[in-house]
Amino acid sequence: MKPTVHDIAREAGVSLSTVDRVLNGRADVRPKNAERVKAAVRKLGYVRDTNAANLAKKRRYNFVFVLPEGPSSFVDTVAAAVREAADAQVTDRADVEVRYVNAADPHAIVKCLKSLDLGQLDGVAIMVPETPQVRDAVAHIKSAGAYVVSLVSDLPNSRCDHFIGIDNFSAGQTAGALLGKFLRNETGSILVTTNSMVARDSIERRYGLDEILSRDYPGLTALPTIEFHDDAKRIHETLERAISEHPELRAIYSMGSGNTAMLDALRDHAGDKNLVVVAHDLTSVTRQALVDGGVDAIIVQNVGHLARSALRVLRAKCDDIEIYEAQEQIRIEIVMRENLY
Amino acid sequence: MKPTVHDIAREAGVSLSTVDRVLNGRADVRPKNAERVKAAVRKLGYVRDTNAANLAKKRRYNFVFVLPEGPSSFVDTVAAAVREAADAQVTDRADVEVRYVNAADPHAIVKCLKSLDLGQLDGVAIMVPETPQVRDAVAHIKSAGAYVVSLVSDLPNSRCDHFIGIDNFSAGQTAGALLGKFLRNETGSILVTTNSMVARDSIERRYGLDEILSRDYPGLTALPTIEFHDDAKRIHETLERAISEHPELRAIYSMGSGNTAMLDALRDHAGDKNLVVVAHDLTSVTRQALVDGGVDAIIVQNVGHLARSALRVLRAKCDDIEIYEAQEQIRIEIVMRENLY
DNA sequence: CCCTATTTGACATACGTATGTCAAGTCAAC
DNA sequence: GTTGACTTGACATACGTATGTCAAATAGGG
Repeated sequence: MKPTVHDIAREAGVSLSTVDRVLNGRADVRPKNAERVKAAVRKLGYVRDTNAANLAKKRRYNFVFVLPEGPSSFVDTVAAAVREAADAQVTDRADVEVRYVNAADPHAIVKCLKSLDLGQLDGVAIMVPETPQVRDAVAHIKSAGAYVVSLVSDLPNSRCDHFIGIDNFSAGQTAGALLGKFLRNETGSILVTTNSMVARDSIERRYGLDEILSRDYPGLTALPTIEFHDDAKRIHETLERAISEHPELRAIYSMGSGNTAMLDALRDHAGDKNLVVVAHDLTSVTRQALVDGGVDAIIVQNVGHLARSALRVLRAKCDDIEIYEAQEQIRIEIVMRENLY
Repeated sequence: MKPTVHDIAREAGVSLSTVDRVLNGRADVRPKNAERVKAAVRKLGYVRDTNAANLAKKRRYNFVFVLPEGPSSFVDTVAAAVREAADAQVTDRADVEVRYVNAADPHAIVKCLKSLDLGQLDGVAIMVPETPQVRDAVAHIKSAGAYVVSLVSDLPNSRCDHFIGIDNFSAGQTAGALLGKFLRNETGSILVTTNSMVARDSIERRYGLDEILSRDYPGLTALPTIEFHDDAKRIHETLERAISEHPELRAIYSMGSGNTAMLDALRDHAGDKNLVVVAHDLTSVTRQALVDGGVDAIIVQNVGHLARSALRVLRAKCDDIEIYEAQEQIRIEIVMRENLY
């Protein structure tokens, strides 16, 4: 039988009320008694039954997810995963709201963060680029007693409670290693694309790629990163030019969003080059490309895991419970046609 | 506010007792009233608060894991993961016991399964090969009202409630695709090894490998599977012979346990062949081999996920709650040095 | 040693559900 | 319409914890 507060009270030789006051820090307790209670807790190995406590408190957790708005199939998959995870947890005292902001507009982000009802709020998961304003807004939320986790892209200078996502430097390394192994005895160059290099994930991935290539695969050269800011026409032109100008081109690494247009353009211009293609994030587009053979491998962060992990971590923070690190580690997955799920 | 049994009673115009009798099937209730209650449940969208119910019932879940004994680093990692997951869940009303059996001896397995205290038992997770005797033992446990899930290797003919593990055919396909892509423009043969082909996972992996190679990579030939039944000397001899007899050898696929000896032998005999090596399961040995470069990629089923999933599924079954499939899907992960965790 | 401020204990109520008891209600068959 | 069987409702108690009230106990200052 697990010990209860009653057992603690008996063991410590104090009343239930006193135990409660110590455990919940509710009033002044004479140091001697407080120490007795703590000793009893240690001795009996008491752990509070969070479920019973939440029941008594009528506790509900109010969480908000702030995601970037605008057309992005990856964000869509994240949003869907959040909603699904929230539905599955709704029996578990958590209310989850999803809000969208223009992630390119720091002012809009801050406005959204400021508009949160801090009285009700227990935690926020945010997926936006870090700016000084965002950093301040995070600090403000935290000072109101709510918890903040960053999702997908880290906010290293903000005082977040946790980062839920992959290590993008390692992800870039992984891409580099895949490309290196796929092009085992070949030499040549790799075209690197992303939608925008302002997001820190792209930057980190690029660093990781370069590091691995120069260390382990010196025969492969990564070309300068091409950014195409949601501009399909530009992608077509750039890709066409790159292919004709670089006869030694062997592979393409698509680091960020914008896979749809990139893959379309590739189909048009690749010809018989038989390029190796590695991209990020599993969406309907990349999924289809895997099946068609247009992409060799996708580097994935499982969005279901992201969403559930964010909820679990926020809850653990609220309950002041330790995080079960092994479970919350988001892995860099490599998905090919054969292990597609 | 979520509706409670009180709301149901009011809505249905019956007493709390009657609601309880309907929800828990505890006595005969006149069909008319039963239907009213059910209608109220539907109308208000009532879902039982499992935590409160478990509290009232003093419910504890008794689960047993039956794992193969004997030296296997993979099983060791599974066992460790089970213990860790059980510790993390101990606050959550679950008591977990791990038992070991000689998996090669169907009689011993059955003896172990028969020795379970069916009165206390809520569920079992078993990781053993399927035999008719095992199938009967599973049926016996189920008829006593406990739930059974199979772990790692499926028991397709037993009436298990769930299978927790990867699709081994797809895992073999994944290995084939990896090898095919790593050996992009090359032709040659692949040495396939396992400890024993009696375990159905090895058989399925081999099928998957063959299918992909013949379909997508006709230039690559997989040699007949070599089994080495825990015999290090045999591995050395076989590997040495294979390397000298097959100058066209390009790669090695280690499908099952026994990676330690295989990798040792490989170091001794590979010479300057620069073989591509793909193996299964992340253990201290394969982990080290990844870091050293002795192995190119490992195909992994995350043991932490296996253990937690087994526990969640067993609980869900006990509570007659639907399984959250997306979360319980065990993925076939590909791990290289760069995304090692 | 007394007074006061602080600390403590006893008790009640609640959360949502489970379960038992017993009296009262309802129904069908005679 | 009475009997007996079945069905229902009211009530009490419990699970482990939270929280409030109030009286009693205690400690410290004078």
